Amino acid sequence: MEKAWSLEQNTLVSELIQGMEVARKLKADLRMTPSSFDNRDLLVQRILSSYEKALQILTWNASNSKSQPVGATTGAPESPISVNGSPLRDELKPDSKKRKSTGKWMDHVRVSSETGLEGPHDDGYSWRKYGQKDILGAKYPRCYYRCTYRNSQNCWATKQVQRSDEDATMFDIIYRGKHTCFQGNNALLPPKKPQKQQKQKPDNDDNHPGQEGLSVDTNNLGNTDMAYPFAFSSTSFGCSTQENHTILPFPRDNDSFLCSLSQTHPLSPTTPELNYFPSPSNKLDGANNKQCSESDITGIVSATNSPIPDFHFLLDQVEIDPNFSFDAPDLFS
DNA sequence: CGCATTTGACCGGC
DNA sequence: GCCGGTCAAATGCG
Repeated sequence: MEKAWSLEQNTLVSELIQGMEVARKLKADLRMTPSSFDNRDLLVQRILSSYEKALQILTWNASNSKSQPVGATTGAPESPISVNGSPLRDELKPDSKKRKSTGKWMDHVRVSSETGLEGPHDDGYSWRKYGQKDILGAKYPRCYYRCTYRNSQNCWATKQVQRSDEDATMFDIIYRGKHTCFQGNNALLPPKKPQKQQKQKPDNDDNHPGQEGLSVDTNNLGNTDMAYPFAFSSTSFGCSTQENHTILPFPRDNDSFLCSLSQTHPLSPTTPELNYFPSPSNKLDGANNKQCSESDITGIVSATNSPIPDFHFLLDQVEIDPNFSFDAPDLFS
């Protein structure tokens, strides 16, 4: 809930802020007698646009909220996760082929590749495919990936990618475990670009989730923690480190970051899926995210379908009060 | 040659 | 016994 800052939420905040800003400008403008009519009209239009988008976000989230992921446990994470630590590791422990009950520590993400590109969506991490399975009732097989650095850095993060039956351009991605590898810890590092990821798939047919485009839809993000990554620090969305915010995964500047989310980023090394979010989460811990760790992260992001068309545009324009805190719990309760 | 993907087999839970 | 998740040998690619 609160902790999870979905992209939408951030967008919503941005919209509201923008509306506020524009309203202020209009107010100032009105004081100045000679202001041009066009200018006022423009400002009014922007205000309306901002509120409209904010409403769209709200309504959209509401409608999607139900589809939220499963597994995710929102609540109680029973597994304390310490990154290095351990308890959690048991659950993920690979050695046993046994899978533990599914359920916890999952991060569910939905990505769509409207471009149809196949590029695998990268989330910034390097993944190695270790299996593929036809799932009962599913039209497309499910692909299993684990962190490339599993052995070298003892990173047990894994993810499952499944193409949606209804919409072949959509992929449901479930992340399990958090990255304890260097890339994960720094999650935000520029993704290295392992070539591998990209290769994910040659065949379009099924498995490959590749998509690239990612706009993020955060639909349901609600619960998830994944949103953190979006904890932008005010002015510079993202990249900063102010307070307890996390650094965005993308080293790029705001625009780039946004673009990558909203449109396909050419390289998007990572997927839009925000996968990384999970990891970054740790960093946020300071606050209340601790639990996010692998354990219960659940978030959904969808790429192309973002309800918000020009989301990045908004963000760019908005000047956010430097003191404004997106974290404010009350913003969205 | 090293690393990633493919794919059938294996294993455990239900 | 079925199903889903993982392993590991075979294969491919750079």
